[in-house]
Amino acid sequence: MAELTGVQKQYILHWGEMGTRWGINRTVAQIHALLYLSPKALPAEQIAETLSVARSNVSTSIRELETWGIVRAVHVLGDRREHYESMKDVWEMFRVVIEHRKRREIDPTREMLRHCLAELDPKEQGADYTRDRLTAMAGFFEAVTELHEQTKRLPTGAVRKMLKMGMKVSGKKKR
Amino acid sequence: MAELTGVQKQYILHWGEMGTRWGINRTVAQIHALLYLSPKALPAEQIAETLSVARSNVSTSIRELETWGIVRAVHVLGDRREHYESMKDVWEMFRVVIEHRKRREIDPTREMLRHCLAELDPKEQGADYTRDRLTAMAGFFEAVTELHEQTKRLPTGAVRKMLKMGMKVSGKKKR
DNA sequence: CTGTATATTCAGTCCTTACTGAAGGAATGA
DNA sequence: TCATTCCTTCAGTAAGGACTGAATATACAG
Repeated sequence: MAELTGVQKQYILHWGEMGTRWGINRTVAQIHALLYLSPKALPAEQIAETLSVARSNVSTSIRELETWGIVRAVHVLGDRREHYESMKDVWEMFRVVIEHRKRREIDPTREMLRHCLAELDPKEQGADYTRDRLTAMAGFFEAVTELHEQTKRLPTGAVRKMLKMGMKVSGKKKR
Repeated sequence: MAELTGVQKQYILHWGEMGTRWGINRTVAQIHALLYLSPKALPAEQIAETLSVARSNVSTSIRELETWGIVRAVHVLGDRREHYESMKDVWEMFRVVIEHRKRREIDPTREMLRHCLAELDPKEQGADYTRDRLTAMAGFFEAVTELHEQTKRLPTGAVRKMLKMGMKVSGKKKR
């Protein structure tokens, strides 16, 4: 993967754009796309060249991907450099990312909602209405969390299978 | 809701932060939070004052929320101004937003993947590997889309109920 | 220990996006 | 009709985040 093919370019650029829409740094997303498509682990230097970004930028971006747990460093015999490779199982990859984002975004929000409900002074103006809204929102987040817990308990591939089954059971029309 | 209570402030600020993490403009998210908590529809002027942002900023932000379909203008007798109110059903709200984002993000990605697979030249270096990766990714997005179709067909509240049932069936431990 | 190759950190700069305020437009009532 | 109120648009500016390149750290071979 020295030079990118047209298809690879297209995929990487699109993935980068999608990243930005989901609050993910464009370069981080692009690096992930590149590694996902690469049959071999790549050294940082090569990533930087291929994507035309600074070596240092690759360094920090890779770190982020490692934090998420979807990229890891591997070593190649006779090469001092770290080579980076992406997780290749798409379902597992999204599971891991969702897990990560849940911890950083859903959980703090549940926390905030609980805190708000606890702190809500019944005497203040419109407290009942506020409580109702907060409770409804909290209910939603609790349900999402519960759903997440359930799917987490299932063995890998079970979700995939369930979905396929569901597709057969209720999939009368194809549009 | 002339002056915000402590709880309201907290909710609005948190929601704004969460928004930014999901690629949603902070002010847009804050306005939504404000309207969600408000028992009455609010005129733009009041929103601007309450959140300390420019009136014009409110105008564009409201437009965005209207585009998503989770905020709408209503009219109050004897008042020329538009008053804005948020959808209050949390589940429906997220359903609508997810629908919207799917159209703008998931669908184009499926499109891109299909296009890449079609365009992939079997003769070029590593085409088989690339095809495998693209196919795997495409499979995931197709499955997500199918799941979305299924839940869309269900009547409102069904997802909620299913989730509650699921929680009882498999929810042995509470953590 | 020295020299070389690689990786990381960080201050400064660049780029994108958000925001403001002024100007213009639309609707209403006198 | 004009005056008033509200809403939208847009050019310019501000703020925030991303990126670079130089400096520094680390690891290894000789």
